[in-house]
Amino acid sequence: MVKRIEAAEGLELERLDSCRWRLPRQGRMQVDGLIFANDALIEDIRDTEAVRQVANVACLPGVVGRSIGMPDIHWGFGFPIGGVAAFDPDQGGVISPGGVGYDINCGVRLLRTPLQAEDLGAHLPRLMDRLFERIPAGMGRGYGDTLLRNRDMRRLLREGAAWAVEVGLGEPEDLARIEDRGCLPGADPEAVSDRAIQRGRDQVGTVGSGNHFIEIGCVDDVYDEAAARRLGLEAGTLTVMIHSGSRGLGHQVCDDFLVTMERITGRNGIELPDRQLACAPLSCSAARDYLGAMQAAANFAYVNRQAMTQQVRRVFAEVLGEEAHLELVYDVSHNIAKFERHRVDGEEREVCVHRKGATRAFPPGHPELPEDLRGLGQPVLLPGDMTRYSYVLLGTQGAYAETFGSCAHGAGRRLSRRQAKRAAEGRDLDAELAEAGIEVRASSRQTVAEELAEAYKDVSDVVDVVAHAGIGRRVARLRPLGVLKG
DNA sequence: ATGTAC
Repeated sequence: MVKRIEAAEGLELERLDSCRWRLPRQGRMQVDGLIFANDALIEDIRDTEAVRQVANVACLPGVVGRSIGMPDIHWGFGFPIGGVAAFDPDQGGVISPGGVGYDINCGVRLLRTPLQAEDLGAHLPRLMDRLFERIPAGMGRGYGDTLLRNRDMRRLLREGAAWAVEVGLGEPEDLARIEDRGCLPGADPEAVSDRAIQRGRDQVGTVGSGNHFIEIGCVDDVYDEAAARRLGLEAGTLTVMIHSGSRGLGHQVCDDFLVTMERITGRNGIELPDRQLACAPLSCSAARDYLGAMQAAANFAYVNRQAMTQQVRRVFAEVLGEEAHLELVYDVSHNIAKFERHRVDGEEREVCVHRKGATRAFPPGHPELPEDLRGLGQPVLLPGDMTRYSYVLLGTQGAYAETFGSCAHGAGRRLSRRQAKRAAEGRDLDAELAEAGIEVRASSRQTVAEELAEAYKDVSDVVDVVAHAGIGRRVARLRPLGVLKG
């Protein structure tokens, strides 16, 4: 007997197995929805706008396969955060800025040190102080008067991380460990507005606010010894995770193109269940312009994470000595649209995959992977909340077959920011975090309140689901020691 | 996520 449960108004979810729920095609939906969740997580998801958004995305022109929700899915602008959807250019498929998100190429990178966590000893507070001094964090924060020249901005937008390495903001070996080698080649700086460029000029190498962070941690548990060794992540290894995106520049690109796309949507007579799904057929010039600008903003985000990496390296060298050298394990994008080849309805096709709050998770052997990791599969990084865990996984054949080569991207919000702030009222958050053994540096109490552990689902539950569903393979768990927030 | 509305 098929188990059905009530979802958001007018929608029902049908249980497929212990970690999959089908949202059957109805109304203007052109394909089914598919949500990955276990019995506990689906209770947090089922009656939310996120389910409605999975259905809405399934209504867009040229959508193929299924509209997918990861176990960390929650409400977002137009498309859900934790959503994946692919569009076929030959079937009127579209690109939608809301399917990428305001923070274009928000993503995470993981660095490893040759040190063990115990080597850090009493240095952690000083390390955190230096990082906090050196790296601007918080809403609107940048390097102030230190502005890149417009000419450098245009090169950076076109060339991505390779530019960063050329100007001393990285090491040549870093490039192979960044998704796309840190550069989306179609980037078109001319499609990025002057205003967006101005907003980014002093923000290269900055954390931002919200869920962005720099975290010192260590490998707390290993599930696959061989894979962990290949990634340099043996138990006790001291690590650094950097989570940030394209800051004001990407935000402005999204704003600019939402205006354009709303006009295009009207002109093409595309009927949308939600205005926030504004989009344009992939064949039209506005879509090409958005893709060029989005790719440029993505390159900005890769450079941003790369520049912070170099700052972290300087601080580690100053505090712990030159031997504390940081190597890049991998850098993944969480918010991006890309053309990729996938098997759809029994046929290989080039489709535009939108991942919004989802990680690419290519399987072993995929030609896009760096040679030395190709046999392993793509590293997938899942940061959790500030006080619990983060995970390192690997992409799988299952993900390639079922989710356009995608996996979850984190814990996923459980409380809205407003609810989280309310929950934090009257509490001594610094004392609580100190009690939890986390050395926190933050520019705003409000950010810390919004980011409390209880505002998030338990990332371990998310990882259980993706591992059980076969769309990710567990390698290691990390534990936070120190966190720098906006 | 975001100079949370030029």
